[in-house]
This record gives sequence, C-alpha cells and structure tokens, in this order.
Amino acid sequence: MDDIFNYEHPFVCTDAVLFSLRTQEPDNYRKQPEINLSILLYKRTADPYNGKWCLPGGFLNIDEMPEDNILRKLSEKSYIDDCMLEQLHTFCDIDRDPRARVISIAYMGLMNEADSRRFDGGPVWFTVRFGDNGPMEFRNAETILSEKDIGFDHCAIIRVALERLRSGIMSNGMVFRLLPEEFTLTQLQNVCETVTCRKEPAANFRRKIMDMVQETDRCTGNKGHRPAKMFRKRKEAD
Amino acid sequence: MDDIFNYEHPFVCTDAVLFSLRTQEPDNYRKQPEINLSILLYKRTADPYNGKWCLPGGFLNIDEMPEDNILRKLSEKSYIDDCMLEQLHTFCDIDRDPRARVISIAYMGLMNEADSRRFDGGPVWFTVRFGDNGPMEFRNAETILSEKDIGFDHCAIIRVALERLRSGIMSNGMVFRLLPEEFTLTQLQNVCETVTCRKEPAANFRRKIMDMVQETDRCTGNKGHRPAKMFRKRKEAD
DNA sequence: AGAATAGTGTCTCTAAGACAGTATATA
DNA sequence: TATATACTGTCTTAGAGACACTATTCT
Repeated sequence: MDDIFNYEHPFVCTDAVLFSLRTQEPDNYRKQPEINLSILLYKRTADPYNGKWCLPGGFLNIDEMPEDNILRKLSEKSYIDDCMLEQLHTFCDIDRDPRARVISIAYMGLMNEADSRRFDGGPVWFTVRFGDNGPMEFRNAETILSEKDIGFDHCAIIRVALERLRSGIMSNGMVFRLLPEEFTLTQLQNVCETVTCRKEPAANFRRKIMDMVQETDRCTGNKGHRPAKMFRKRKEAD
Repeated sequence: MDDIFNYEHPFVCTDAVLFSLRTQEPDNYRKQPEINLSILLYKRTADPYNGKWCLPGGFLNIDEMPEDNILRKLSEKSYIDDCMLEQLHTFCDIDRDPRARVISIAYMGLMNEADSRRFDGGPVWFTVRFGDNGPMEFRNAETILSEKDIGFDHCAIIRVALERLRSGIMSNGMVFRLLPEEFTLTQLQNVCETVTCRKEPAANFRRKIMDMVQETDRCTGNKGHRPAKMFRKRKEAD
C-alpha cells in the first residue's frame, strides 16, 4: 500500500441520538395524555466515563457504513432492524476521547413509541426536559440525570440533534416518524408543541399542516368527549 | 493501549469546497459586470484519478482539527491563512477511494474576490455553471470541465455545498463573506441571484435585505449613470 | 347540565411578489 | 436626448397569529 497510508491516523466512531415519545397516561380518562420526547442512553461499565450515560454507537469497521454500524449496535441489544438515520455532524475535538484521537460521526433517528417499547436489556429511554437554551435533564421511572451524568461530548451531540429536530419537525415530515400510522390532529399538534416548546391555537396549526395529512374513515371513541378523526400522512401524488 | 484500538480502521481526510466570485469586466464601461460563482480545484498528478480535478483537502493528522488541516493545505499553495469554514457532511461510501477506506469530512468556505485572486501556483478557480438539478460545468480562461473530469466523489460534495449555499445565502449572512467590505445593493442582488438562480425586482430585494445592511457615505461614480450608494454589513447591536 | 376535547370562521397584520414609476449620471 | 443603472411607491395576495365561536360525546 501507498506510503501515505503508513501513519497513525484517527479512529472513527458513530453516535446516534434516537428520539421517540413517551406517553404518560392521565389520571382522568377523559383528559389528553401528556406526551414527552425521549432519547436512548446506555450506562457505561468501563473507563473512561465509567458509570456515565452515553449515546449508542461504536467504532466503525473498515468495510462498514456508519448507518449499518449504528443499526448493528442497536440490534445487538434490542429488536430494531430498521430506522431511518440522518447524519447530523461529525465531532472532531482532539481530546473528546481520552484514550485516543476518535472522531465521531453523529446521526439522528426517529422511531414511534410502539417500536421503541420493544427495547429491553441494553440501552434505556429517558424523557428529555429542555428549554430554549438552558440545561437539559433526562428522566425515567428510576433515575434523573443532569448534563454532568452524560459521558464524552454527548451532551453537545444531543443538543445539535434537538436543534435539528426542532427546526425540521414541521417541514420535513419528521413528525410522522414519531407517530403511529394513524393519529389525531391533537396528537400531532401535541408532539409538535413538545418538540418546539411553543403553543399554538389549534385552528392555526390545522391550517398549516392540513396539506401534509389525509383523513381516514376511523375516529376515536369512548373518551368522554367528542371523538376525533384519525389522520395519516398524505401520500404525495407528484 | 486498549484492545479495541488494535484493528484496521478507516482513514480520515478533509475536503473543502471554497467559493468565491469572478467578476467579468463588461464590453461597455456603462454596463454592470457579469458576476459568476467560482470554486477552487486542483489537478491530480498521481493515481488514482490521475489528471482529474479535485477539491483541496488532505489526510487528517492524529492531532489536528479538520479546519486546521484544510487551512494548512491551502496555505501551502497560496496566501490564505484565514477563512471561515463550515462543516457540510461526512462522506463515507466504502469505495469512494480505491486505495483504502477513507471517509471525508467535507467543509464549505467563502472568500471575497480580492482574497481569492491571491492564489497562484497550486489550485485554480473555475466558474461554476449549474441549473436547478442538471449537470454542472466548470470553466476558466483555458479549460472547460464537465462532471466526468472531477475525481473521487467530489461532484457529490460540490453539489451538497451548492445546495447549502443556495439555501443559506439570503438568511445566514453568507453573502457578505463573498463581497468586499463595501458594496452596492445591485452587486449584492447580483450575487444572490447568481447563487439562487432566481431573478427578482430590485424593490422587493431591497426591502428584504435592508435590515441586514447599513449605508455608508460613499458612492460609485464615473459609470455613465446614476451613482450607487455603498453599503456594508450591518453590525448587530444585540 | 357539566366537563372535556374536536373543530370552524374570521379579523388583522406582515411579508412576498408584481409592476409602474421617478431620479441621476455620462456621452 | 438617449442610455444605462439607481431607487421608490403601491397594489395584491398568501400566510401567520389572535380569538371567539360551535359541535359532540360521556357521565
């Protein structure tokens, strides 16, 4: 092999920010459930950052695409074998891994709640609390994590992913990857609102997204209030 | 060192799409010059892709940031020692380099015409012709290149850069990095129009960008028509 | 009736686009 | 006066936001 290939070169790894939803059943069956955004983290059991929580990912094999690497790592610990991944950014800080020079190609993925509930063992879902630019917080039934509990530069990666999700959720059809096939417009709106941290009158929201959805002939029922029509993502005909 | 670091891992390189402008002096001194977008390419003198034209960049050293790598490579061949670089995307196709597995972290940079004219020796500037999605063409005084004359996957990289430039030029203050400190609004508009491939009435354009610029007390003259006020980028006061 | 959500109609304001017009320098 | 660019005024339209209103189900 060529001379230029005989030098000590950086390692390459992947990291994935997987988003999903956690729907909290309400105390009163007539009320709408609370919807929270959640991400997937796992607890490290070795140095560096032993005991800290990190994003799933791994070292990239010489003959492997980053997306495949991430899906492989995820399917080792769960039942995920398909999830659309979008490249976010490549993180290159020289000392981001104390063991060696490791650059990380970061991806973002979205999955609906039903699929995300099939995870067990390995990584676990934490709901994300976040303000416009303030510190983030991650929770599940047992644990509350703050930014200092996150290893490597993964907080920065999560921030970039959140920013991408927030800016794209309304335009790129990202919302639909978080929702089941069929959903009510109120569900759709609640998801958008939790992601963007902005409330909006229903009439305005509906006008804006009406051309992205299509009505089905089904609706909700037994909720103690007017039933809601179910919608699905509109199939483009162009 | 750790066991996981004893494996054959991908190489990492950088590639930079540097944009600038080429102003073509008009035949009639009273007319506005034609402005073209241009990018920097160099001709390979070794396999693979011997004789093809490529983006500047290079293999990333173990203790080097990608931006520094690019600036180092550029300053070897020219006088560039500073240029804001923005990360575009990381290209990972397994066979994008026939010699080995090499992933490329691609960046985009913008420089004004005066700075870009200080390049000599090494890489050269080509004006870019491009339609909405059609094939690209690259020209300078001696040469016309089509996409097949570009090595590696650098055409795809250029396309991503163009797309980013086109979508951000009006909002992110990118235009101002292509222009000199002071410029006329017609110049500003012409640059925006060549980048976006869309014409627009001057009145509308001016209304849109008025809050991004600030007037100076200078103006053009001796042009055989009404002089134009010079403007500069508005310094934000927040 | 009361509680809760589902869904609609309409007003205002702003920004984008179309287009016609005025202003000013040089030969 | 002719040419070329510089700059402005205004009409129309589309979309965002605010807000008030009606509709439906279950207990």
